[in-house]
Amino acid sequence: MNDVGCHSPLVRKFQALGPWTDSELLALGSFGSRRRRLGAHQAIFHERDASDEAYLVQSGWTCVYKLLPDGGRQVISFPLPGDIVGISGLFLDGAQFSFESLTPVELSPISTATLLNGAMASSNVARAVRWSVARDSAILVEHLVNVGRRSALMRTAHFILELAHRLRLIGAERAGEFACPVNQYWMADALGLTAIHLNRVLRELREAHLVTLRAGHVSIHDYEGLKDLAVFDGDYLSPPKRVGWP
Amino acid sequence: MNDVGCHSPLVRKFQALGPWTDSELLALGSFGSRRRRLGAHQAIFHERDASDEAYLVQSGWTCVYKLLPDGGRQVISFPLPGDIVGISGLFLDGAQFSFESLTPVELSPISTATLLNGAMASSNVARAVRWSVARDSAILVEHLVNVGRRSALMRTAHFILELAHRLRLIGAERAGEFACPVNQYWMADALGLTAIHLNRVLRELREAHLVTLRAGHVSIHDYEGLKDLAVFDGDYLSPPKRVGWP
DNA sequence: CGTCTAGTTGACAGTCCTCAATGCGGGTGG
DNA sequence: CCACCCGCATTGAGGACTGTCAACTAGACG
Repeated sequence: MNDVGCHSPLVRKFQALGPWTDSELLALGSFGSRRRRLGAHQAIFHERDASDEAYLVQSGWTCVYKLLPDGGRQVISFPLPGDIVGISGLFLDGAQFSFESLTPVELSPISTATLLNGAMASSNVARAVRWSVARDSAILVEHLVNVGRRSALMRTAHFILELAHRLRLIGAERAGEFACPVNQYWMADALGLTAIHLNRVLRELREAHLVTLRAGHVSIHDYEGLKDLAVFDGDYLSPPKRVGWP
Repeated sequence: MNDVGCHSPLVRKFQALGPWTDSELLALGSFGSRRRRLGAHQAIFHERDASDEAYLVQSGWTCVYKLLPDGGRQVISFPLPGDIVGISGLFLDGAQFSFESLTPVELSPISTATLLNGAMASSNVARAVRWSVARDSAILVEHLVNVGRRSALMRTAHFILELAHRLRLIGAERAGEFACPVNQYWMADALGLTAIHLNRVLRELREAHLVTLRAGHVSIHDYEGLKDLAVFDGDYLSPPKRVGWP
């Protein structure tokens, strides 16, 4: 009857947190009731914009970043389908970062009221939202460790593995292969490198038969080797296994 | 009558979010009902520890960090009195980082139940907690930008200014002077630098008559100059000014 | 066919790291 | 009281990693 979630990346992401009742699926569905389509490289909001809405990514790749006065850019994250962007901005004076599409995307604006009502209506929904926020924070922490304390090579390997894991959870990765429309400029700005140096690092990874990134497509040739290089552990990305979690 | 908050850094931090009713102050006070004293450099929890409790710092300086297998260390944050550590760990499988005291500290463990009950009992408390979490996220984002895209000099300047602002909000900074018991090893690990290089950077800042850090005490000599150097804007640290915020 | 974006490569410079040594102050024990 | 130790700060010399500048290729597109 209720197939609200069949095509919803949010429901897919929260699947393991279930079981979900029909009414809860409906509540989750309400997060995606409104839709907006945008082309590639369109601004969604800018740093300092007062924001009354967060955005659920329904399809496509997006990018969260901050610009510096000297022209520098730091990419904070690449939100994927099922990810919600800008929740923290709801509770501050404005967004702390800019948000834009990298590919054509489909977005669902979520008002503060919708978010809070959904969480109040169902404790399962509230849990899922709390987990999502906590996971985003864990990703951010790992990103900081990556940029602060890993070499360019390890950093890049770690980044690719994190992408692979996140994409696997939404069914967009298979056997170490996935589409990745992020160009080397954006990727370099995520990793705190220059595009030129990233290019050399990617060559090194390719020549070591670990991973190839070409024409918007990533092929991981040696998952274990890459994992060893990056000292990657993807536990922080998966839904919690604990029973009776809050 | 009700002086629950008079000596509570949490209430002080949340002051501007008021007005607070007595019963709400009581609810906030419940976050600090239990107390634990610890000496300097004591572990509070470790990465991967299953955690049922977050910690409110009541007094003293603390440190959140991650260790890498090669011996490296990335400091994520220096939680100060009024800050709550480990909320995200409650909603994941375990803590993503280690937490320890830098000085003798006083901590209040907050159970998941206490936190959620407090938030359910009062929408003002819920707001305050949401703001606190959102602010921590904003600080983390700024930290990532700092490490990823700013030179060692700007990075250090920015870090010192952020500390100054945070300390000012809890009344621990006056006229550009504050105590800072963080040694150069810890600070370097926060900034993604080596202690040796940080030392040279600090000398440079001192010789430029911008700021001096000596014997656990920071003196900002030229606030504007430092701010210009770091391109610092501390808005993300202050309570939101919006009316009717959620 | 020209233009544009993205990717690639080379040469060189510079920031930051590594290794090594020294100074300095505060404890602790003889 | 003094010697010793230890954590922390400081400095020097050299090297490695990463950035800068510049040029060139390849493919997409009109």
